[in-house]
Amino acid sequence: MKYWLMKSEPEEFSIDALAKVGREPWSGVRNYQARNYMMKDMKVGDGILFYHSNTEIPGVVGLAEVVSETYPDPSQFKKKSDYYDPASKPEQPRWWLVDVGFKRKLARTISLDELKAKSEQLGDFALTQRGNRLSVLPVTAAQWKFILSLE
DNA sequence: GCCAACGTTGGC
DNA sequence: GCCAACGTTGGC
Repeated sequence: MKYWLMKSEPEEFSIDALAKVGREPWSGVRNYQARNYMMKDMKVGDGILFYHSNTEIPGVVGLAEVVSETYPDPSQFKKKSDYYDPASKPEQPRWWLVDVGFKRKLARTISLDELKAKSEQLGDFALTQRGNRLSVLPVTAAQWKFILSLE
């Protein structure tokens, strides 16, 4: 079992929105590295730290899990979609995703500031590395455990 | 295959 | 809303 951190702008799709719908196809990722994690490395049952970005207090706000195998992101073929990719062909889709299922909200937000302050305990962590913009990134079992111990 | 221009992400 | 970081695109 692996662990991940997935970012979402709460104005677009918040942890509360996920709680309401239960599960959600993680569509719209248009970055190859993030896609590769979803396409190649994620397995049903993997743990997800749900992270709010582009908001007053960016940070980890909840837990989710991978609830589907990888499959082509339907939005890439929809002309009206913001995520439409004219270069992607149905017989060879470019963008893949998984469905994300709600587990629970954290008792409090574990902020980016706080995670930065604990960088010594966290070790190598893509989230807090300079200039990082990846929206899907791996978390080690030790990091997962440590972050949840802060709750 | 280099690299300038451009677009996007996301913290602040 | 600004802007640094950085991925992508396209001309050459």
